[in-house]
Amino acid sequence: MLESKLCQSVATAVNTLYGLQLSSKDISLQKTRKEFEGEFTIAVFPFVRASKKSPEATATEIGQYVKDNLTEVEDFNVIKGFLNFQIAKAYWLTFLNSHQNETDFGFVKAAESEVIMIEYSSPNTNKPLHLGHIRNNLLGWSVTQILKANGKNVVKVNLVNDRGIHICKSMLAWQKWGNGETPLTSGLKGDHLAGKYYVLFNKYYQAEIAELTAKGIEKEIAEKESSLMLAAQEMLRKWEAKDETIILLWETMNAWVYEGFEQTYRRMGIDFDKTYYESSTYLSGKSIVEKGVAEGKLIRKPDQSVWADLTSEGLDEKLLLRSDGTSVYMTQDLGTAFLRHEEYQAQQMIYVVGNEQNYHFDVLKLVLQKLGYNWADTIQHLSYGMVELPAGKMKSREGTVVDADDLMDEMEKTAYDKALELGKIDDFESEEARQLYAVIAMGALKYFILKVDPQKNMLFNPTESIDFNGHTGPFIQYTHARIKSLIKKASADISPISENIEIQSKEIDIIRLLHEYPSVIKIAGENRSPALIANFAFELAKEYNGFYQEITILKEENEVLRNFRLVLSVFTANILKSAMGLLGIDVPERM
RNA sequence: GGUCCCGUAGUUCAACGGAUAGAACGGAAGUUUCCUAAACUUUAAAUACAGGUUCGAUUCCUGUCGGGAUCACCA
Repeated sequence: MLESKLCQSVATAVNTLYGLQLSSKDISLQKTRKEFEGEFTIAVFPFVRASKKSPEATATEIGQYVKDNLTEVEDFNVIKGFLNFQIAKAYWLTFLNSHQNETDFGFVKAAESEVIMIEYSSPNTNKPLHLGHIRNNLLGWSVTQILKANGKNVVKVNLVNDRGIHICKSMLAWQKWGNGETPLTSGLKGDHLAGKYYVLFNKYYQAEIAELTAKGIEKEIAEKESSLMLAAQEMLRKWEAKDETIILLWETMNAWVYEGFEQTYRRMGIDFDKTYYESSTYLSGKSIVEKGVAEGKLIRKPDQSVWADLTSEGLDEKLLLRSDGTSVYMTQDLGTAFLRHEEYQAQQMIYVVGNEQNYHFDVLKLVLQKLGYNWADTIQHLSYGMVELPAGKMKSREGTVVDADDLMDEMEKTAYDKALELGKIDDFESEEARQLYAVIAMGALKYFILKVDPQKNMLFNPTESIDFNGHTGPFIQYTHARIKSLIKKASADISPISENIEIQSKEIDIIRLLHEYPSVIKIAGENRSPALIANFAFELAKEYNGFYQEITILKEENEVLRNFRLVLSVFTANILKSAMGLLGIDVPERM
């Protein structure tokens, strides 16, 4: 690799010139800023203590050494303490010739047998997916693609939270007020139907609490003694006792929900290799906990509830089984982790879960360690920030949740209106047009979400629809489509580049970006950050658009130059498509 | 209150401890007889505050102020 060669050579230079030992890691190589000559830059300030010379003199000596020893370096210049290298044209041309037609340029061939497991989505079956799930799904999916591009063997798993008190609330409400309504009779998607009853439960529950407090009962007590809540808890106990009626109702409603989820996933372009259901993992969790009690690692209190004492780790006691013997979230997660480890022996188990659960994952790992499972530290919480609305966090109780299906509908409608307005689909068949605006709508939505650093909270304003201009998915899609159109019109075959041509600086800028792609994939994998890929793709598209605007390609009369620019264009289109692919975004052939 | 995260142009996002802090949207001014104007060009505009470490700090450390998350027999 050119970059590591440069660092290595600088390290050798510093060693031979000044006797200072350093590894190539100690050298900060960066891209040369636009306003200076050259492609790569090194700051020599750290070496001046050893050289006992001015930064300028030090940089000049190192530059001369590297120029003499690396054929790739054609020349160098020094500005203050910064050493700028100019790379030989021949190097760039060879690079272009050898990779321009690779569709998997920058990808590492899968060679490793070790498994990385990644969990994402993890929906509850009592309500439909919302904007928060969208970020989760897109992140999980994209990180998977990026890890695969890094040669990893990745297994995508979903964990469906299909049991618990929240599901019972939907079930109870449907039982009481549903009149036998089904997705078929109501015309509602199954997940939306279940969600409707969850909302209904809360409505009546609040009403009951209001009624009780009006009678002078304290709110906290009212919440616990509400007949609806008691009935939901009773239902959960019956469920764990495998009561036939309850199980049947549960299976029926869950089946509706799964059908709805499946549609949403398909539309989002998301899938899984394996789906776990908490209903079949929580028992494993319970038995792990019981085993822990028997071994004296966990505490059973007089009321029969079970706790993990984490005070010596600086945390509190954590409940693992309720006094009535039913399990909690943590119990389920212990069981799921255990089963997964048994099944895959994964080297790493990545959980894509919001940062509101940071504490939960700290506890999960500590409890597993306490129980003696040394694979606890294979668990990594890929903690991502919340999607916030202008008014703050989404609250289902306040009805401010942005529904995933609704949002995708709106995006498509906007894409359609926009395409119509611009006259973009006038000569499209109706089916092709429909596909186009679906692709653009999803491109805009996915890019909007993925361009933000996963760890950071992000803001979504529902009243301003997501843009299609500027730093957006459609901008990159458009750049790709324009190149494709060029290539169609270039009737002659595109051949390897001969070496005697002038390269303009705008062209070098593009080549340098293309050259950087493999290391972007690597760093994005290490950081689990699709945002790095997204920002790279934008930079490349922007750079190409400037080139396209300013430099003639098809109408260039010099055949050799024309060919060179077409090669550059084809390569760029390939990388744009590849990078967007890592984000789960399609790029159209024309738009 | 304890713990954790975050404060960058009007707004939404960038910036392995490196040069004059980059983009996009919005604002102002332009570009189409020419490869797709969902594009391009020019322009105004920002590191919350106070210290410290460093040749060099938006980045690391401490404190202040502001915002968020979490600390459930919820998930």
